[in-house]
Amino acid sequence: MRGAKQARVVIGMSGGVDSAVAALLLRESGHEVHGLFMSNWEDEDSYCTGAQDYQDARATARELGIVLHRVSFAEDYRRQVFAEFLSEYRRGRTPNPDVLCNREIKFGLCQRYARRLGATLFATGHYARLRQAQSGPELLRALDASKDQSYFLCAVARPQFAQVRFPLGELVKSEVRERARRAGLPVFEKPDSTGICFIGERPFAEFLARYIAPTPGPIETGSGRRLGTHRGLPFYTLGQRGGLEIGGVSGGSGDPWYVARKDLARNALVVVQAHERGGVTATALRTGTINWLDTPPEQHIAVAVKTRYRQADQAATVEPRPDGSALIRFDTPQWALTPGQTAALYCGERCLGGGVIEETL
RNA sequence: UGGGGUGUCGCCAAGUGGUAAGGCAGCGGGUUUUGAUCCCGCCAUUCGGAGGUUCGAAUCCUUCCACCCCAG
Repeated sequence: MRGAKQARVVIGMSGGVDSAVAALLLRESGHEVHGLFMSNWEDEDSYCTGAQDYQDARATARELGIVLHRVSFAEDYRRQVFAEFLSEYRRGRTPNPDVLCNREIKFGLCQRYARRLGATLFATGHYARLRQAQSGPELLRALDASKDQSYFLCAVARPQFAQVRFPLGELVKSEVRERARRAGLPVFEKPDSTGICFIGERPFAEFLARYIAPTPGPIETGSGRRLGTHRGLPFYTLGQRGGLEIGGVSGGSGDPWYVARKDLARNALVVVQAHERGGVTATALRTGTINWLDTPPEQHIAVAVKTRYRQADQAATVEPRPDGSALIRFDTPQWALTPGQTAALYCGERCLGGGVIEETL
């Protein structure tokens, strides 16, 4: 961060420990730090922690002696993220709204807003690293592999990373909390947040049901034996076990049942039992347009792929196609590759980009 | 209302005289900035009902009830 002494940096502050410590680190390194709190979801129910989070962000900013700005992109979030989220669900797919949110909101609108606040740098509390190379910014995994969030960032357009800082990229979570404690930050013990960012952790099916009408249909085995009734295909995801309410089946193996696929035409949910997991695996997939964080390769290259957040790397080959999409062939069969989820591509520590899974092959 | 069979937790299912396995589902918790997966914990004082035999029964006897099958 040479020569950044006087640079004004705006950091997105959520009211949690991570962004608080990120702000602290930026201040310590001599930047003029401004915090920016975003409230992109406005619900009045008890699951919405926005009000408390804002108070926490304010208390943190006060402790750090930095200015805290506040902005709402609720309208934009609804239009650019949530609408897509619902549309995907209605198609029976399983979207990842946070990947989209990072591209559209945090590293889109919010970053632009930061510039209007006079920032030359934009920062967040993500666990990831950036390296400025000749060809442009490179996104790297966080040093703390267990917290690495590069997966959620793989859809952000490469140029957006040019003036970005991730102060937590080199730290492990325990160090972050320790620094928060030592600095007397009020949120040092605040639990990690989970759930869709901005919308929060809440009973998911109930939440979805507010927007998607139930369309019950049969739950059946691959051979057509009916085992139960589902509440609507959108309410399930591939590989899912819980919530199927399928108990013991006469003649069955006694193993749990998993969602293998969705038969949209017949509105049937097809399930398999553990011993026949082959029914939920595939060895290749086709993506939508790949967001490259590297010079797009001319031909197929060997990569490691994550098809869900926190999933272990899977060896594969990526074959770019003329239309910008890609074909990914895995070295070994993959469990529950799910359309709508994002496939993030890696080469060692480096995230090469990613794309939405369109279909499995 | 003839013959045969079966009735054990929501479901599947062990247990044939010694004081109710296990699995699935469900619930609770852990992990987790996506619904998941995964991990941990909880989950039948009671064996269709009522009597009886026995030191002791889900297991033996009697009887009633329910369901299934075959005959009709």
